[in-house]
Amino acid sequence: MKKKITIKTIAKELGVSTSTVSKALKDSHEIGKETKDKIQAFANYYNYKPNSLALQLRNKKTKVIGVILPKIVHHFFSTVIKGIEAVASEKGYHIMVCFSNENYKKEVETLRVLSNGSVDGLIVSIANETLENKDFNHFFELLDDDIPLVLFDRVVDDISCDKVVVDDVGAGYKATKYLIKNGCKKIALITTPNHVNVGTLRRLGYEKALIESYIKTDRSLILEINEKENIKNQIEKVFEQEIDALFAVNEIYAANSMRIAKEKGMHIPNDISIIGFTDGLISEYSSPSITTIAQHGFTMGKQAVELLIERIENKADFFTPKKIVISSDLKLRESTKTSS
Amino acid sequence: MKKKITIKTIAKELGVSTSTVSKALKDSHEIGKETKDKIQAFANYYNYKPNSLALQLRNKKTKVIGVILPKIVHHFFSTVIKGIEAVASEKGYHIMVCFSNENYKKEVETLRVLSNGSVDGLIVSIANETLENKDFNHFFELLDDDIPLVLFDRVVDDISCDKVVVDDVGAGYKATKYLIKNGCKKIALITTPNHVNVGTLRRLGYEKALIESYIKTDRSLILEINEKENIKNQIEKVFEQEIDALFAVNEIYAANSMRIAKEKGMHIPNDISIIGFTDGLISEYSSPSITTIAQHGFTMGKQAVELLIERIENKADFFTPKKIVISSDLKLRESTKTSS
DNA sequence: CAAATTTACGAAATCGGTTTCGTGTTGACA
DNA sequence: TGTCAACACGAAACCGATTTCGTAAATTTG
Repeated sequence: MKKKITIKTIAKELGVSTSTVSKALKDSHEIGKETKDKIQAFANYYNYKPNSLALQLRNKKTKVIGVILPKIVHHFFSTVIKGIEAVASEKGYHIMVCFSNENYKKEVETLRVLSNGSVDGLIVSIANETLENKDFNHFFELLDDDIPLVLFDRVVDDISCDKVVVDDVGAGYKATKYLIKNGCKKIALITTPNHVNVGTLRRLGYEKALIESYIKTDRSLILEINEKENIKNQIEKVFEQEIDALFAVNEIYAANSMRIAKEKGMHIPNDISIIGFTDGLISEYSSPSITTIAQHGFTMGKQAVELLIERIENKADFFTPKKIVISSDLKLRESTKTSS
Repeated sequence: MKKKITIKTIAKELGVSTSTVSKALKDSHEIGKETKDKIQAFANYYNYKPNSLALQLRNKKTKVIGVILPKIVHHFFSTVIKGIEAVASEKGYHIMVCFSNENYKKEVETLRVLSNGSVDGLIVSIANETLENKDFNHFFELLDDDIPLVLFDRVVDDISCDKVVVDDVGAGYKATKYLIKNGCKKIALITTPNHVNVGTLRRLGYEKALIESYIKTDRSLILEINEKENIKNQIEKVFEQEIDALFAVNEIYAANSMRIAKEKGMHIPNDISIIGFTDGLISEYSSPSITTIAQHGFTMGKQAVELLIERIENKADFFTPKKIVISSDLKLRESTKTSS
């Protein structure tokens, strides 16, 4: 096992002091040409790399951004990571990715560990369980410690920090409005339980569109999925009623719905129009392909990390939290009919 | 801006030495009960957390594992990450995720940066470009520096380190054999260019199965996709010939193929059987759902990180690289017919 | 030629911890 | 009452770098 080469070993080997070595490697004018050449040649030959831990400790910055996500095997979140990494690496940062697995305890624990100096800042999307029991003390502590924080997608107002969200209300509205415009009247909504606020917001948009068109909101057309049970079975209940359209707040719900519709012999989009959320591969490759709300995860990730780096590198700035709202687009495909 | 609280501040505030504080916080028997209580209460009150950089520097270990992937928005790779993270976090490690974007230069750069002490070891799946130009010096340097390394999925024999791979030959064989068994004769293969070795291996399995059944390999039935051009257009050429089955080395190729088959009015699986690779969401939710080779990414990730941690924590061990081969399964779904 | 300035380098502090070793005080025991 | 162990704590080295400051020798200047 080769011992790693440090400034100290170089110094000893060459009979100079560590300060001289350090300066020589930075091409300081303080060091004479001969000595400099000698040191640089030596360092180069032995492939010397400064220990980054030592530098981080001294500079009090790690150039690492912590990212905590509820899950990873998920098109939207992996797209966000891609966006984060793109900008981060361009600006000389690395990312440390952790997962809460939608679990409150793991989120608290991860936050605690990462806030001990190993990262310069954090980008987080809150776990469902945390949203459910509304305990955000771990975030407050983070802010107390003055650690830059950016929340995205699943955010809560009480936490005073920068945020990046999609225009969920607008998205729900856009989707529903489109369905109505094309002649749909009985529009089912497949959503998440109320504590997941993105679901709630999308639902608000849905209701807003209905109200605007004087369609009474039919409670029985709205289904809140319990993720712990079989999803398909739950959705099937909605199909017991007469519906001519369906808006699902994510891709999986949409795909399941489509499958059920097909099994029931319904023709898509003639008998029923379907709109999903998250522009993932399922929507793109299923047949018929599914019209969806594109969330622009890549953009969200980029924006989030830009906000964060700004905070990190410019802490003097007075703290007035920013909130960036990314507008979402309706991506028309084959699962929706057009009235024209 | 609150100043962070360190051992030094505690010591000063309480009129003791830093050594005393350090020991008191570790409940050392050397420190008297009163002093201990006082210090612990103080530290607790001010929510003291030891700076991890300082510890890492002293202990010469970071408890961080670097992971370098060719891409992230990809079912297989995100599943692997999930597996890595699961075991890592259970064993007290964190993961630092970086991407090469299939790019040689970025891979070299990332490897260089991560090998300066910021991680205890690395898990890597090699970029396509690197495989293409066969320049692995950056990996050799890593080994020279005695940094534990585990390669997975996209590996090369020349690099002497632990590896985790799927049984690609066996998988290709299994899929092809299954098609033959069920009466298919003209089996197309949609694969990657030859430098991507997993593609090559799967192709070997394909050819082996054909030979075993005395079917002559028809060069015109094999298509190497050029990822820089439109995938669908390329696949369409294969359909100009008469085929009754198709084996694609990934999900995207399979989904595209299915779409083309449908557009040509072929019925699946009666007119043509299709088998894909990677058991992702597309295969599961498309209709008909696609029979695929399940790669068990989660298991691969777990195995990789287990190998790595073993190396990290037990460096004395003589270096005899291990290679774990994960056997893949054929997951039967609707896109393949059965002869029965 | 003496004084002032440059040049070229080293000593030591610092970042925030841990750990070894030493030492003053106490109490027990012969 | 002298000796020795146990106790409780502090000084200082260390991890691997950077950086400020000091200084001897060489060079320039008056």
